[in-house]
Amino acid sequence: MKGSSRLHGEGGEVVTATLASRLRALAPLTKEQLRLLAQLETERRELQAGEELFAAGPPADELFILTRGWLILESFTAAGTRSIVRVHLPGDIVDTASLSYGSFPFRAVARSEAVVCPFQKKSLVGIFERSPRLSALLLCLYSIEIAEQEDRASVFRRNNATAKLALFIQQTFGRLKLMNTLLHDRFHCPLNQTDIGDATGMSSVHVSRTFSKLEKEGLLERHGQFTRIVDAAALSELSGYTDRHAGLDLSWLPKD
Amino acid sequence: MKGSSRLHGEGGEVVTATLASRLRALAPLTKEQLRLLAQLETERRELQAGEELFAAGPPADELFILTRGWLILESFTAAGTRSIVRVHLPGDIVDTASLSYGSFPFRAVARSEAVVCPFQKKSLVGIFERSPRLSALLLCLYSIEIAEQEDRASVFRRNNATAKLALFIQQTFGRLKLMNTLLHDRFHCPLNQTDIGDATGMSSVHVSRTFSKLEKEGLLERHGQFTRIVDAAALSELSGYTDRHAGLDLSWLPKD
DNA sequence: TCATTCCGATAACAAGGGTTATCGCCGCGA
DNA sequence: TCGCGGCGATAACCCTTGTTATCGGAATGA
Repeated sequence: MKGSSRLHGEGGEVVTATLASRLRALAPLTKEQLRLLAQLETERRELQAGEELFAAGPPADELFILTRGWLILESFTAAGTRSIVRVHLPGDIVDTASLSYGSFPFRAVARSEAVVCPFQKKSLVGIFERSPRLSALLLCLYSIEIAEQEDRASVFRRNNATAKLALFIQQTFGRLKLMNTLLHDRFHCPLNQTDIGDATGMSSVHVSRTFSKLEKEGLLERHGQFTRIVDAAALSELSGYTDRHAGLDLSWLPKD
Repeated sequence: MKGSSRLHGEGGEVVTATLASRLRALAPLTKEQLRLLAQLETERRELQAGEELFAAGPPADELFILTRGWLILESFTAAGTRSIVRVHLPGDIVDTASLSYGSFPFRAVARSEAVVCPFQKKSLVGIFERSPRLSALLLCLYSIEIAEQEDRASVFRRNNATAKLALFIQQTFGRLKLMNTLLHDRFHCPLNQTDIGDATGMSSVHVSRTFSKLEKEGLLERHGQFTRIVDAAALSELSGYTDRHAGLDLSWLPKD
């Protein structure tokens, strides 16, 4: 079996998450609230590695929660160059921004075997009507996403290839770890160097150069599609990475 | 009076907006809903050009709605280089992401005379409890912000100075226009070229070069702090800009 | 009126990273 | 078993952009 189609983390455990588990990681939820969220995840669709979830353009009245696997959001310029707008991991709402739009601006493609739960945007209305706490928590989820994007944009602006790659690794690992307590310092990434380049804004050649450099300097190790973070502190120093889940304060949330 | 401290658009009109007017531009609101929003904007604080609204670090239980003027969010690396994370215009919630965090990650500074309305995060609870429609609309506001950031990140990744500057101009003008119907093809920008460079990820020298190039090619004209967009289509071609307020579909929103 | 400061324009130089091409490895299918 | 395709490593070349420095204009203040 090709490594790129595998779902397994270090010990072989399957990396799985739901929207409910994602929100529960932010703040405690009652059974009733979990039940409301579970209603969004009743449908289920499986994808092969490389399979398209949706193309750019078609009307969008659905959203998707990614519960297993990796999925990318890509856009193409008129000239044909590709940009990976977002790398989605389990627990994410796919193409978060499409909530407000009538059609998908980007194409979504599975990068490993994956499972999504489709639901109608209208279904969110039930949550807004019944739970102020979940309403607020969804807004927090979106605001955390904005924070992570701001961090990425900051690094992209400063425009140093080493910092970009270091941040990509740290952010991705940080997000995986949030949903998978079994992860230690090693993770599986089904993206190839071209993907990583399109996601970080560098050529695949330079991704290769930079990976080799980081490895030679002893900041990380690679074995096939697995990456081990050896010196997290040094990586953070390069990228300016801070864990955006550390400083959370959701004490103002309503109870119900 | 220095131009950088002026608030006026082309015809001298003052550019003003509230959170209520911003949301009302997305979807119709009832008087009761407008009243709920107005409760967030009872306090008021004026800032001079250059004055700091908040520093990075201090605890954050407040949010701010910018109702007049320009305000930037900046961060500094260990090495001392500055990055402008966000340029805020009237109608924005300042440092949108700080909703979920216990302290401000960035520093906020007025770049013109400005007015903000501070409110407690807790005040949002009243909205979540009383209006599902406003709850959903806030989430949409955040998702639109994510979309704009994705656009910016896409262009920054592709890493072409001309495209970056073109996108900055188009996005900024588009956002100003949304809140100011009097604007035609010309707008006032109190940011200097160093600011624009720190916001777009290029050196001030190269901002100057690129501005001159765009002007020489007849895509825009500059007069002091005023910029006139001469060939919007050509600019869009360069930057891949699409108006993120054009494709909105909020028909799924709850009524109350 | 003069000194100072801020800002934009411009030139010369250096370098980080893109582009293109080649090679080797590995897995897969005929 | 061979050939093919995807992928990563590496090298050579060159272009875009950052860096540093200088200059001039405009606004400000003593």
